[in-house]
Amino acid sequence: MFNKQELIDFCNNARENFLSHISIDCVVFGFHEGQLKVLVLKMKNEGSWYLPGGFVLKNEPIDEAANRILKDRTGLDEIFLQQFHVFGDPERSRPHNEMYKDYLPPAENWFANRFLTIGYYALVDFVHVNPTPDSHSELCAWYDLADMPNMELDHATILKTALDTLRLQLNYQPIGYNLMPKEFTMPELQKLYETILNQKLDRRNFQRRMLAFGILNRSEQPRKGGAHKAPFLYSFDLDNYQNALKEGLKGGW
Amino acid sequence: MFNKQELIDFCNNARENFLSHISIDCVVFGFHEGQLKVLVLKMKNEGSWYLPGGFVLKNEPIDEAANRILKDRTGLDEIFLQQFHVFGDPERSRPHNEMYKDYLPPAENWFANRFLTIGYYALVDFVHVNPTPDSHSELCAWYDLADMPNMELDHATILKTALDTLRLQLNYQPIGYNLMPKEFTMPELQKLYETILNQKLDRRNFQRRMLAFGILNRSEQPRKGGAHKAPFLYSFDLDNYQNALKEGLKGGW
DNA sequence: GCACTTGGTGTATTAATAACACAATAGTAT
DNA sequence: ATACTATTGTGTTATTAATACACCAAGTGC
Repeated sequence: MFNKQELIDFCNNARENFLSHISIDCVVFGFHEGQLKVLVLKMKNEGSWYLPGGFVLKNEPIDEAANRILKDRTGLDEIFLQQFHVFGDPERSRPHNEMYKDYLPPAENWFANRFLTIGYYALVDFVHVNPTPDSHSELCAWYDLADMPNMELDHATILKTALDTLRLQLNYQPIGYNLMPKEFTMPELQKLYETILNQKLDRRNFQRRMLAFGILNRSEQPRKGGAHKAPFLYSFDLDNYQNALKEGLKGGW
Repeated sequence: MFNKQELIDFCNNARENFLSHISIDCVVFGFHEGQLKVLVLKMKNEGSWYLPGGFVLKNEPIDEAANRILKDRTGLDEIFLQQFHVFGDPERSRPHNEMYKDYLPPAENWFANRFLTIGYYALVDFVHVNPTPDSHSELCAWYDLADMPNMELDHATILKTALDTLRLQLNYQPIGYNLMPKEFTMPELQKLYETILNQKLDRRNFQRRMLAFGILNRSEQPRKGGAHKAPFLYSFDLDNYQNALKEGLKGGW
């Protein structure tokens, strides 16, 4: 990925500015055309795939670090972000530790260190994201959850853990505001839940339950133009939504 | 807490053996005489209070580190331990960063670094714990959750977050095996739940629900000798318990 | 025996979840 | 225009889970 000079510059910069031994990796979920998508990066030359990640500045809160990293990859600010697990096996970064060993001795090679990584997951509105590769990578792109490329290191595990966390959170948190466009139909929202949970839900029961949460506003106008019956448009009631985030919902799927 | 020579020795040892910038803090919950207890340490001289904590060896998985730290404080091995949050505000360890600044310049002073701390909570059987202070502390002792001393740094926040996590987990995990003695009565188990949730539960409904989980075995013999009617003794069915840990329970409190 | 405390069990009520059927609408094909 | 079809909206019933509540049993102290 790096040539020697790039590596030396990167390592000098990293040693000076970042906390050692700590990285952040992000699982960015988007939702588009009925599919749950995940943002991945393709390493230059190597061609291997990674989750977007980075390091923590020496005087930066970790949540801000995650935000900064994702702003670089998506163009978005104020992303819905949640820390979910620390991956701390000393073997986890072993494949990386060997990298560049011909270029730089371990003491100077940032990548020769052991790294704990803090896993964050993010929920974003697909259409607002402008996928942008970082300096190591040649490509930043969405992949269908059902069709992910093989990822390096433990990134597949990180993704799985993020998804498990998201599924659990569905039980006591409203989810959707960050993944859906401003206005959406009930069947679209249902598709999101079905995709996350990977199971079919009953249309009528879903609607009743969702409305009972009291976090949706129904628009005056249905969506015209499509084939078939015009569905109502809904948007989230932000006040009630925020409140539900704090208070939690009851019941589970 | 340390005199100068102790400090120098500690720092030399720490720099050589531990990952920098990372610490682990543990909230150890025990249950005794109807009270939820938390293990705390009292710093030498200073007299301030802390949660048990420590650092991660350079080649040690973080779960093992937490286990090692707790073995030192409790004498127990194979503790039920769960990582629950990383506290990563750069201000969080500020009060410590000033410590010993007259003894050692920042570059050599381990405590002058910024530390992220990984929060773990542990559930242990109170009577098996042998509280043991570490080298910084003069005392290691149980405190009632309702009667905790003021703790340094963000340790009160860490405790609160651990408790919130524990309460949430009650919704989809069996809890008790690690906190209760081998055999216990239903009212005793109920007291545990009531203490964690900080609310009264209905005796009869609690029993029905608990039994419905299918993780309890009722002993042939009731507990004799006490005053009043002899209660049945229960123990956890470990197979079903482990399975429930994996599969999750349904419903919430 | 009698009062009192603690523990065990059952039943009626209410709320939540799951299962299911039919009517309305906007396009498409003829 | 008419029938057809896919899709959305809504209501009703059955099942299951949660809650509230009342009685009986066993041991202690008097």
